[in-house]
Amino acid sequence: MSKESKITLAIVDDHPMVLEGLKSLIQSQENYQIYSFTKGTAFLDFITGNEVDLVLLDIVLSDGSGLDFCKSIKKLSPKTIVIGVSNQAERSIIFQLLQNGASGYILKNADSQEIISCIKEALNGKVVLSKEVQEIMLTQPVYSYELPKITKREKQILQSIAEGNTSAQIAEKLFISLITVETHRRNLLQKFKARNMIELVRIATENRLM
Amino acid sequence: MSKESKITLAIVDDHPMVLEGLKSLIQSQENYQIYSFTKGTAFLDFITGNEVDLVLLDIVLSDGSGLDFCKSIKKLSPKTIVIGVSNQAERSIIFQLLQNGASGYILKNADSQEIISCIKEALNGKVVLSKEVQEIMLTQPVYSYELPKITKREKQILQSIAEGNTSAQIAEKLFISLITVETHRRNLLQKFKARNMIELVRIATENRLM
DNA sequence: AAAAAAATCATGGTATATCGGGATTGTTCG
DNA sequence: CGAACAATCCCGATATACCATGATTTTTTT
Repeated sequence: MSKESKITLAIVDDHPMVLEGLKSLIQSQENYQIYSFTKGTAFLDFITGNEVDLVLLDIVLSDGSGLDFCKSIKKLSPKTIVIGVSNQAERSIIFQLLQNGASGYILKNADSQEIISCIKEALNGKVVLSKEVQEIMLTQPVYSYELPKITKREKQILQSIAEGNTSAQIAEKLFISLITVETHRRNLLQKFKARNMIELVRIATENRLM
Repeated sequence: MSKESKITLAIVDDHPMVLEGLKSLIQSQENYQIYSFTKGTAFLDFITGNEVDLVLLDIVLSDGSGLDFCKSIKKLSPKTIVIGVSNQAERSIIFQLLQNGASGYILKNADSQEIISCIKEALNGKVVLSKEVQEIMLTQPVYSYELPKITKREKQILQSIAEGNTSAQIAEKLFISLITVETHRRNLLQKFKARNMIELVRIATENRLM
């Protein structure tokens, strides 16, 4: 496909300076047709009526999670190759993104060569991870092979705990018994094998479960 | 000074794509002499032997805090104007940066016009905040006008707590009495007026006190 | 060297969280 | 329709955190 027509590439990031940087980095080395978006929803609209070969998708967007956008993109346009872009690299986030159909994950501190080569390899159907991401995947300890699933109520309570509320305050706010709140706490601690709520909140935050 | 010689501008950011983006955004509109760095220490070396009119300084750098670098820069070269660049805007961080001698703070989601106008105004001696930063300064609730100061030992203990350790575990690790650890906890809670350690860890994290 | 701040340890008490077992309703889904 | 799951509630016990107050020693600052 690279011989017949120009490759179409999209960048979705809500930081204009990152957008501009990626555009300039890529254009300086390759001749692609580049579209850029600052909103995930704007890109979803675009892809409904246009073909895009590859998209560099920021994971943290103002109008939603990149994880969800990735899923939507692959649904609307399965051929489009998605590469996640982010400045953090948490093992589980990367897994989640790949499970949602992405072909790669690069960190914002990757240099230009890395970015270019990742794009090229992804276009050739490979799964690409930037250097540092690879290291993290190898070295970061595996908390649990599968992240525990969390119910609606548990999520709600966990959020409230993370804000600093005590069980009693939460019970009052949610109109349930103190005992119920404590049961949820106990279940959460067990699910995550955490020693206490501080550790639990940390794990949940790192994995964006709240 | 703008008439005689080119204005010298530096960008310090450990994300090549942000670096490139800023450079390209600025160069497309103004004719400055631009130097870029991915390490704060590299820039400190540079400024020891060179004059720089203005520096765009990322607050989160791999080799140290932008807050500290700002202080060092103003010490080595008081004339150099420092503008903080970051993707988060916590009230207290902005205050801290300004107290360390910075002339402005812009968010990474600022658009090109905003960036350019901020740079120009800062060069004219003004204190500049990008739009969204201004809003945050106005709307974000003021936890405490001055952030409590935290001692070495307290910081150490707070970090250990944030990892999920109990007081007993911390006492053992630091070879001090359980009672001492609990005293530190109590002092920390009082200083920050926090209800419990979960809230305290949240506040400390938001303000990069660990 | 004196004053201030930081780090240490202490007593005794209250509150909250954590643990280990149940049990009862709904809801959801194969 | 049952079987899993979610959400709710309960008892009794222990562990840990939090509160009030105070004191000694070491370190830092003036």
